[in-house]
Amino acid sequence: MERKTNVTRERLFEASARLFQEKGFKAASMEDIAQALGIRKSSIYYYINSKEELLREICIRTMGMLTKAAEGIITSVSDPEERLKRLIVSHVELLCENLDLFTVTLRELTPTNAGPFWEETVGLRDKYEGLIRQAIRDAREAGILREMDEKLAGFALLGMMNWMIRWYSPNGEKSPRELAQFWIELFFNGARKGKDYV
Amino acid sequence: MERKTNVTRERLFEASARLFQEKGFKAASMEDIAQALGIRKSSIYYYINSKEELLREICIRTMGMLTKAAEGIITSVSDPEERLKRLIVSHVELLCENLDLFTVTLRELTPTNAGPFWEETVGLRDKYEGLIRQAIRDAREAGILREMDEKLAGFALLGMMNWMIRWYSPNGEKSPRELAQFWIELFFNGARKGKDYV
DNA sequence: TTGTCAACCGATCAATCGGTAGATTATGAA
DNA sequence: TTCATAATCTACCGATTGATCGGTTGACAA
Repeated sequence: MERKTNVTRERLFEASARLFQEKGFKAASMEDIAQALGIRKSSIYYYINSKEELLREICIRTMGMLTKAAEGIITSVSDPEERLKRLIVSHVELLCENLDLFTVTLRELTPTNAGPFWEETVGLRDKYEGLIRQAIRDAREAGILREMDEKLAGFALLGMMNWMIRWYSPNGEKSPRELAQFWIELFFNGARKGKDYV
Repeated sequence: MERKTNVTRERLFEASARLFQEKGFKAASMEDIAQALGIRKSSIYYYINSKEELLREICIRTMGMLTKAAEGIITSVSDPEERLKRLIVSHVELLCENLDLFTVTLRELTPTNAGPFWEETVGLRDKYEGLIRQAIRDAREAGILREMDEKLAGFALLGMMNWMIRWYSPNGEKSPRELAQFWIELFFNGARKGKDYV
């Protein structure tokens, strides 16, 4: 028999992510979250020990999704160009399908908000960014990309993609795949005329 | 004779921007700001009427700098390609030289934090983004850029540049000009090998 | 029917917050 | 020196916050 705990626990993290996204981590109160769940705020502490723990779980889940998907692609796709493209698609799709989680993680994960688990979460972030950078380096060493600082190239890629939390809407015209394809063409070939082949 | 007011007023906005950047708008208290200035927190209200007003001033200054610089470039540079490149350099340099202001504006300006002045500030943001988009459109119509969604291209450009608040340090190896040049080459020509001319 | 424990509640607390009111001091002009 | 006022202070308030604790409810197993 499935205990009710796990169901409510999931609803708790969903509601937290939504409210942290809407109001910010500090401005969203435990009372807000409790009301969204239809319980009293004291009941929340049956599931977690502190407000920080909610943010921690959200950030760890986000990084976990990204890293797991990336590792799967890296081990299964041998062609460096295709691998990098797949990583971009993966990142964009996960972001679009988990907009609240990504928004909170990318905007609210700061030393002040994170407190004791800052190092832990920032470590996960650096690990994932390292995977992206390595994929860029592989593509360059395979002769696909020109000589360039892969750290900066990675920042450019992450910037394009992560900035989507500022404007992406599921109701928009373009699908996540189409948006990913746009970033891919722009990153590989640029915007200049006479270069539009992928 | 210059009254002390204006000097302290400037120090107030500087300290606010620094603390909002460090702790976030909600987490940074008026007491924190007062201590940074060496005065009591009640004295702050001699200069402003509310905490929100501090955020408003920071955001308006940021948008004002960007828009003013952009308008100057647009009216003085006629070549569409050169104009777009100059806009990128301008944006990057302003961001790097006013890291606190930009970080607070890009991260803390939300409907919840802004409250009554949300529409005002978001209007300024949209106005500036409109200038960038128009510059992209001009370059495309001049035959410099290929057919593409200038809204998405604008988001890509703004994403690359604005994401810098997450990693740029004045102590880094690259200068703001060099970083701007990197974005320019990447945006125009892409990262693929055999395309590295600007 | 009874005992157990998951799940939730009511009441409360200490701390912190943004903001106000009125008194006080510092400063430059007359 | 006097006076206006710029600039800052002390003291305080009401509201909200995250968190604690002991009690209550209800379903299921024995």
